[in-house]
Amino acid sequence: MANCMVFHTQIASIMEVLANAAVAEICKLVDDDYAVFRLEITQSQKENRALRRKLQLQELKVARERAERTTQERVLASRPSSVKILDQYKGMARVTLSGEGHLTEGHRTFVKPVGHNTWRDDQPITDDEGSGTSTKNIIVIESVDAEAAGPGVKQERSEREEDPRHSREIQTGAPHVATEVPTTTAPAPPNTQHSIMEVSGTPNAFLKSETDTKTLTHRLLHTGSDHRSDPERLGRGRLGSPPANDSEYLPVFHQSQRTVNSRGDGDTLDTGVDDLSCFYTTEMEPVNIHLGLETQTDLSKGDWNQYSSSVYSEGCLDKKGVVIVVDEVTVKMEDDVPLTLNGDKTELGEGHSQGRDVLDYRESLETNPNVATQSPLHILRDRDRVSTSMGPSDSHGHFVFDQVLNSKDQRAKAQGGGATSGNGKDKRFLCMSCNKGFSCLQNVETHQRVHTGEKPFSCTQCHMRFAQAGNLKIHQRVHTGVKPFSCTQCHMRFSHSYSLKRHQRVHTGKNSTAALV
DNA sequence: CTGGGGACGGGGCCC
DNA sequence: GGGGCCCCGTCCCCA
Repeated sequence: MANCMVFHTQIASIMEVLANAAVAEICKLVDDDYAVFRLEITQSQKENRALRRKLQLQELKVARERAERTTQERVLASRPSSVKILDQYKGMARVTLSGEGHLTEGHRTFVKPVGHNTWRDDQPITDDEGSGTSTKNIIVIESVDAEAAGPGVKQERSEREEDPRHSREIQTGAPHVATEVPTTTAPAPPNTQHSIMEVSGTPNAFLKSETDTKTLTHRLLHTGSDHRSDPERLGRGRLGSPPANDSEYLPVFHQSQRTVNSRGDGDTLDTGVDDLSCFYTTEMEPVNIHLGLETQTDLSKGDWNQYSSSVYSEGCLDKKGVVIVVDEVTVKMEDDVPLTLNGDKTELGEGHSQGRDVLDYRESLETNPNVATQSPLHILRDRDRVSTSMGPSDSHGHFVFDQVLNSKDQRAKAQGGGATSGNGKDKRFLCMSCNKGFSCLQNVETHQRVHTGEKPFSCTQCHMRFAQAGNLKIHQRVHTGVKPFSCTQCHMRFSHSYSLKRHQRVHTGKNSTAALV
């Protein structure tokens, strides 16, 4: 019995010890967890504080931007409406004018309408793009000397004056890029220096005077036609008609085509983006406003990048029929980054990937719901196609042009021989401008760009434009540095195959095999 | 002599 | 098979 009592006592003490140990264990665990929990809470509180601070900073930032924007809008309120329209195209890396004009990168380049001389150059505005705090300059091109426009601005005026193509277009009577502001501004004095805006804001010097809306609309339609269908297609349409009687040649008239001259590029999205090439009217009369804003709406939805990254030539645009209304003053967007048709691709894909950029662009367009392939512009273009399908009498301006190009045409005749110079059986297609015969319709259509001055393929990296896609491709080696042709004897490299061939005469005096790398 | 643009012919692919 | 379209190769010319 006594043993039993002792046993029980021992058991009780053991139980107590165990209980104490368990409690201590539990307490320890709780303390540990509590410490961890406290730590986590502290960290969470720290994070909350950091986030709250961040939020406050963001709010401050937004408030500041809003204030700046308000200030900017106040400034804009004193500007002409066309300038405001331009300001909507924020996000464009570069703004150029129609034609070859490439304005300075790194600037927002806007065009000041005629008659608004109070808006001065380099007026800083806040750019809400990107960080939202950067400030860039507005370069206003005025009808003043080059110095006035600032060092960063390429002088469009002088370029136009010096650009033979431009003068060619003038001679052909083909509008460069039609812009019509038929309104209030009086025609610029013919002997003044023509700035961009003077051209823009006044009846074009090389356009017939157009004052009524009807004529203006026609002009607009004409523009669309040019963009959508290059002369090849137009010529094709005409060629669809039966050939002239008593002739084995198929006469191909070249109409008064103006150069699709707006992008200085591209690509392709091919930008398309090149590029793309999109055009905006800066000063719009009602018709233009409709189309222009429509375009802007599309592109403002974030499709600019798509365009700018895949369009590399307007020829592509033309083929797809995606044309944004062009007036003489156009706004172009380009990506600063190399576009789809870049050097790497050119180099690596030489002979394999060539030409795929156009497809890239097409695909990008096809996937772009905003690109309406059946836009009213197309209808108008079709109508315009009819209206421009005239005989040579419609293109009397080309006679002047042909005379200008006479030497070149003679050379061309010497090279390929005109239809009248033999082998006429194969060269069924006759150019009505120079009587040169071609065996392939495509060739004559391409050839007619010689007369029309159309250069639908524009380089995304520079202002160069080309009548043939292949030449553009070769040209882009200038930017990419790709020289796929190397000499086997001296390891010199060339970007042109013929350059290599010519070079190798130095070694051999005769022909030598070109080594493609 | 080289770099680079203009132009033409022709082959390949697709419809 | 033919036509349209795209692309490439080639040549010429000029700076």
